Amino acid sequence: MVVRKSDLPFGSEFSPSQIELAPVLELADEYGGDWRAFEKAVRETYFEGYNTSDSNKAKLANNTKLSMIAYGIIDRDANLTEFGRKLYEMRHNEEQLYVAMARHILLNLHGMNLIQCVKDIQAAGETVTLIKLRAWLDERGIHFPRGGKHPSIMRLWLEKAGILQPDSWDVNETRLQEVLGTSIKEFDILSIFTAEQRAYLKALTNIEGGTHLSNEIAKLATATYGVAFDEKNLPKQVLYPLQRAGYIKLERGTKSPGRGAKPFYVTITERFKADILGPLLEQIDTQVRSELRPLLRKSLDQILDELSAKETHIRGLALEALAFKLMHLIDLEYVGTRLRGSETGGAEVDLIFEGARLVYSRWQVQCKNTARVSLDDIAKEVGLTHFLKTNVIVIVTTGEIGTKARQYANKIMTDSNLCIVTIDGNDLAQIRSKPVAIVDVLNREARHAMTLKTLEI
DNA sequence: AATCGCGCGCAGTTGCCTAC
DNA sequence: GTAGGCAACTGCGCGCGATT
Repeated sequence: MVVRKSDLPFGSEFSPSQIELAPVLELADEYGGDWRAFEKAVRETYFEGYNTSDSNKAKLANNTKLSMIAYGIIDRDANLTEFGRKLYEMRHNEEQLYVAMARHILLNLHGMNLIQCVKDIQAAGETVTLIKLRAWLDERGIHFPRGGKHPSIMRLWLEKAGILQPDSWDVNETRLQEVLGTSIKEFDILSIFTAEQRAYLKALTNIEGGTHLSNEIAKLATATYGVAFDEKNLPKQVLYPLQRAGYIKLERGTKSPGRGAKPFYVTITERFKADILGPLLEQIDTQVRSELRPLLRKSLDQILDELSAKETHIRGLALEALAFKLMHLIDLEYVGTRLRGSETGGAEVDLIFEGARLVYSRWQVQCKNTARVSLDDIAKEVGLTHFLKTNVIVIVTTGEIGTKARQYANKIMTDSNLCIVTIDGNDLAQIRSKPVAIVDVLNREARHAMTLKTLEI
């Protein structure tokens, strides 16, 4: 196994309660270029009085150095980095210093990802612990080593800037807005954007402000980030959504729409300063399935409402979130998405889940946002079971299941060891008012399957 | 010229302790 | 019971000089 590098900065012996920022910055300024001298100075300043061996005192100072490197304050030779120099210059103003540190953590060290994850945990009604943070962050593709206290040190620094309440993970949103000029809400909006939309925005932040031709930005985004755009649908898939969210302004290239329309003129709005928007987008890129996170925080009720959203992208996400919510209710683990809602105009998704309780099982969940599920729809899913090695098919629809479709499902269940669970619009309405109703629905389906599968011995 | 071995720097792991 | 400070340990990989 390859040891994976931590996504969050190493922070041992860099806690604001162990060292003080201004003095270590001064030490780095004084001994920069000679890390041995720097470590020695740190050791003498902070760890000499410790009741431990000399080698361990050295190790503690060494950890301080490593942490400062991880936080981007100094380089390998203990020279102040550009950011470190900036901090150094403001070292006499404690308030300013802590704010700069917090901004750096939030923008460049996955701070916003951390905060968003904390919000998710809290929204789920659970308390934030290091163990839970590791699990939830890991699920998002953000890793820190087991037993590590990386988030704790980040928390302590953010607390110094007033962004987190003392000794807690409660976010002071007003302060966050003040320090960063943005909010969790904004970050959520960015998270929901598609990879194409984010790449487009990033490309826009990379060039000087002003007005540009929309297709040239698309080219730039492709060249820089390797994201392919559907050129025919650039406005529909990228430009309009970004405009609606207030990030760009659009102007028609040609006065009267007609033949040979020119591309749009695009201008980035002042909604964000480019120096903030870029890092935030970069951070979101490291997250796995970032688009789903904000939706998953919503209630089942709200998700069902989103199913009738105007934008197909949102409808597709809501459908996926619905599958997540339902399957999480019965403690199944997400494995992957086979077919995205965004590819089907928000009409259907296919997700795979696994359950490891008592017996291992793999579930194939198909969610449909259409009036009717037909025999063909189920037949298609059955055909996939071989390929996907699933034992359970779940068909969720906001509409109804056709009679022929039901009969077909029954036949398959009688003849094979497959289980087909159907949840229709009526069931969803029940689950909406009372989420545990899903257990009733599943029990009903299980009984149904059992009667069909009676063995004749 | 190739490779070997060693020390070193680094990152992670584990466990203990105390304060809250 | 958890966080976080403190301590000690493990293991990896790289660079470098010694060795073949």
